[in-house]
Amino acid sequence: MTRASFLLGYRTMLIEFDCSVQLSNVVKQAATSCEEFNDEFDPQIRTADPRFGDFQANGVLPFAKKAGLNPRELSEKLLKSIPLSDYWNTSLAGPGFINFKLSEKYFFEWAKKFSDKQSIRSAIKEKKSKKVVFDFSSPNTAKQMHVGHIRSTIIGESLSRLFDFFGHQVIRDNHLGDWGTQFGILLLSIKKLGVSLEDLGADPIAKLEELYRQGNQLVKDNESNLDEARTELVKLQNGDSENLTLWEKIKEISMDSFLKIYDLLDVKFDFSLGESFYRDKVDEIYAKLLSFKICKEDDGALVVFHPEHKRFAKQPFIIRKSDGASNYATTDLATVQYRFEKWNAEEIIYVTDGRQRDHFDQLFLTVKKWYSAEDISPPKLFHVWFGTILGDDNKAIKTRDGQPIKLIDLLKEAIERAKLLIVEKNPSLDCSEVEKRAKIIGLGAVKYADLSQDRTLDYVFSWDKMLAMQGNTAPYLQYAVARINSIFRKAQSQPEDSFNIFQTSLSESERNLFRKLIFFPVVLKQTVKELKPHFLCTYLYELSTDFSSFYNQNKVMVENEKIRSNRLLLCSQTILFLKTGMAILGIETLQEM
RNA sequence: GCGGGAGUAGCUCAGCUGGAUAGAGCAUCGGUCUUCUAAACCGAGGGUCCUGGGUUCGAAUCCCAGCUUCCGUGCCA
Repeated sequence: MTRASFLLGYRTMLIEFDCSVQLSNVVKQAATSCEEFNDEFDPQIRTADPRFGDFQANGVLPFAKKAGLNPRELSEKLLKSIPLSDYWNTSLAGPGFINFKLSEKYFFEWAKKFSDKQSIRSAIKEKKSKKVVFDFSSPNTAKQMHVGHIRSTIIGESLSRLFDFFGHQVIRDNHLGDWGTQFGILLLSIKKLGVSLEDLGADPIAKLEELYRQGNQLVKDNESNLDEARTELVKLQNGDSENLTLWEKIKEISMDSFLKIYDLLDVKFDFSLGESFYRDKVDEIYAKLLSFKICKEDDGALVVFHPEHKRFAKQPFIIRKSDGASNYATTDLATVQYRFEKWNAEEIIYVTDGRQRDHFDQLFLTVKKWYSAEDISPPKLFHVWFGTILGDDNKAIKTRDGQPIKLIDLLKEAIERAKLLIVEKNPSLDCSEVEKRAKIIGLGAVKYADLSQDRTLDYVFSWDKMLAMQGNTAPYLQYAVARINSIFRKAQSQPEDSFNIFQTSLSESERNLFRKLIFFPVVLKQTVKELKPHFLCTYLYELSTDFSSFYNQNKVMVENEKIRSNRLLLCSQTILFLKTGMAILGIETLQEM
């Protein structure tokens, strides 16, 4: 084939959303015409250092090593087989990197093609949609949600949104801790103190917590009270109607308080099947695991060992306690079965604290053996774990008197702090507008602070840092969006409007912004693959800084129609990606700040 | 004891799973508003990537050993 015909082919080639996929195909195609390469060759397209280009293919080096060839010579040969294109320039560098520098033609055509919501959604959509259950938030009933629940709730919601964006079928299931031993003490307390659950005052969940504390005291004070608490629990578990009614009421009060928080955070669940839902399904689990000889009795408890595992050969997975009661291991097994059989879940993603890693490793191993014995392939199970939120003292965050911080208080404080900043900058703004913005900015800051750091690490909680306008924060991103909105107000148009494009030469900051926009799909894929929202956050922050540079150096609303139109296109795509990305993070944006 | 995280600028963190001269923000110092929001932007200084070995064209990233620190480790979740 001649170079001319190659070129012809490229003119008709469709531009893909993910440029790295496109380049990978180009390089692979070129490799087929070089006899040295075979199917194992992976071009390894990566984003490049701006000094060298926009993307680079690293794959020749490891391939040459394996084949015992000179990498530089092999790259030269491959490069010659890559057809000329007016979409990019290629160059060879170093020991054998192939660099791609995208042309202005490519930038403009790409931006034009992916300038609206529908086009990017359909471009990113996975061909095979999966049914994925997200198990997150999962607070215990009869207690208020505290700061310890925030990460699961925010990360779980964000990942759910991300999967939804990729076109998967997402089921959000709040696996409530509603069947624990806490109910014995609570029921005792309610009965001893003669409290009516219908009349707990303005803050019923706080009252329940107090009753629990009082119950604990009763149990400590008097041995017979402890026995009574146990009796109440057994009565509940055996279906005593009075206790069940109380338990239902407690659950209702708890859900009301959770919903207030979920409303604030804009989190919605498809199901809230707690541990209690599985209480009549655990016997079947015992029977099955016993029949498959996966579990055995040990010290009176029913346990699973994994002899092939260095640690779980000795460390048991206890599925039935020696007193005959089930625990969370049992309900988690029953839950896998239910989600698989009733919902046809293909994947289940658990979002919990990293301290539960052993539990989930053991659960996953047990499920694997169980389903293997049934000769069925189980759903894929993933544990998305996260670190601890630390206070100033680098220890798990607590109030001054050592109590866990109530989540509702934390969220309210975020809103209050945001309010102060808004009023400081806009003293004449009316109250309702201040309220509205404070909610968006304050809650956005809290969410972003959590999502923007690698979830597997502990992080230090800092109001000043998360609400700052400089650096990797939600308000900084929201400010960029507000400035773009401001430009469109002046232009008397909308970001969604269609803009004519005129291929012009680009200033440095314009080019940088285009380049960053091109990376959006690459980052989305990385985020969903690693289940780490901070990749997306880092990208959105960089996109915002590149926009800010552009904004300061290039006036959009200029006389020259071509330049104006092109810059509006850039603004339009920037705000589209920012808003899309932030929506995945669960963060709202504003017209004005 | 065993197992698992973490250790990168004074501080808080990134670093695309082995790529080119390790990057941001804060803090410090200096500059930019008659302009679409200066809540911003531009620039400067700041590094034994915990230590020591190893693997190779190439290591913050992989393997081994050690140090510091956090967490888990039989009836809580």
